[in-house]
Amino acid sequence: MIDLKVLREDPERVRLSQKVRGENPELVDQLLVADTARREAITAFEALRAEQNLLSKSVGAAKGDEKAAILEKAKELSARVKAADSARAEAESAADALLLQIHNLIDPEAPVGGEEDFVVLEHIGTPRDFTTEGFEPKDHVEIGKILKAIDTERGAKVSGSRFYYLTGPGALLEFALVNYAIASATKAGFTPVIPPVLVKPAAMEGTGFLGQAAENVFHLEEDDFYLVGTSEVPLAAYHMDEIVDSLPLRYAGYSSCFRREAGTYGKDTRGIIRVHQFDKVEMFTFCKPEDALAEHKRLLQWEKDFMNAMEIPYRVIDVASGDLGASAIRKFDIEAWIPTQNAYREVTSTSNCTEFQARRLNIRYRDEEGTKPVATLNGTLVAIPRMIVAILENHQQPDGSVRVPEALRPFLGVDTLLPA
RNA sequence: GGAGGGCUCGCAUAGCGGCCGAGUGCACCGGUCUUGAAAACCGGCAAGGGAAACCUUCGUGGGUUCAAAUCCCACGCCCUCCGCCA
Repeated sequence: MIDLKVLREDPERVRLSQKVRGENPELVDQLLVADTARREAITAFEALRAEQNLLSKSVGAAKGDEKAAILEKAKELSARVKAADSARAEAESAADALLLQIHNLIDPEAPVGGEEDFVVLEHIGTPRDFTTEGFEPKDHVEIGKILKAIDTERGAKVSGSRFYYLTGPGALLEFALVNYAIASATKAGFTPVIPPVLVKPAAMEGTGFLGQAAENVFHLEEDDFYLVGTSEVPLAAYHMDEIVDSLPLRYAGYSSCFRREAGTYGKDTRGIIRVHQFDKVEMFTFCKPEDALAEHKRLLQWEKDFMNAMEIPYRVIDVASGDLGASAIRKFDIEAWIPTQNAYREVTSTSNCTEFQARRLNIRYRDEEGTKPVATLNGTLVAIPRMIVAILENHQQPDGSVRVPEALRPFLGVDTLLPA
């Protein structure tokens, strides 16, 4: 959630942020009204409660007629306290409901606009020229078949569309990517974590995934669990309701991720670019708010380091305001070159969520002035299927074999993946 | 799935319906002492809102009462034992 102080002191800033996100700016004024009502209700309740406490205390000392009179008065007061209390509770939940709907305040540096309005920050590496090399690149589905690494038919047979099996070299590729990712994250000071992937509503809500993104999360109705779409959720909630005492805290979570992909019918139906279940290594940082900007740059750099190690051409984009998640004030995506699509496609993403998630999850740190919400940031180190796509397509050879990037060889044990 | 036990300020514990927002020990912070440290002693030390008075919070939600950490109900979580199982 956003800082109520900002809302009270500079509502225009919040309205503007809502506007460039394509979210409802009227919420701001509704919340201002609700906030005032809430504070009035609290004051009214507290005055009555103080009176009641005082009167109650005098009961013990009084006796006889005097006592009877006090009890009578106290009884009547008790009813009024009860009424004021429920009015207060109502006003509070009304204000909270509105507050939870307002998204984090966009970084003014972020490009304004929708999905298409991103800004390209840089290009790294050069896409291969297959024409010069004299052969037509195969797509990852085809190479996956040749190597017996990816089986989408059986995935569909068993689980439906957007499911797949990684087999043989495909499965080994996942292990190698994960091990390389965890090894480099550990070296950079991250604590490796394997988190739960079923979480309670509070964790989902706290990370901001139950608003507009709700349609994309799997929910287990019977047990009221959510399947996480990213380990960002359990990692953020890891320190829920805590006052942490040493910052920054950096975690590298390895987990399965589940996405309903609602509203993407017909998009990326071939292959494993867009799937319901995949594994991912995610970086997650808790830091002081004043360090968030620098940390965001660091996360992006670690993502780039990984891409560089995989020897894949890519570009970095600054995602536009309308395309950010509710929690993020700014987001950078790395898009890998996919030869058969003749396009750059998102493979990793890093977001600065400032104190937005920490306020909802009640995660604070202490300094000289008191306790304050921490900042949280996240970034993908490697999302397995998309990285496999990028590797297979970019490093393929005419016979369908695939050159293994240098950095991965120690983890995979071979320097080429050969047709099965 | 069955049977018990428990959830109080970082940890461990004490708490008769009003004198309890709550005692004690450990940890932590500051000080005295010391060449330095330890020990000892003194002081401080839960969180949130509020300028303050004051208000809220003893797992969560309800109830009884003028008044609930304390009584009643429901739920959640944890632990132990039995059964089943990766």
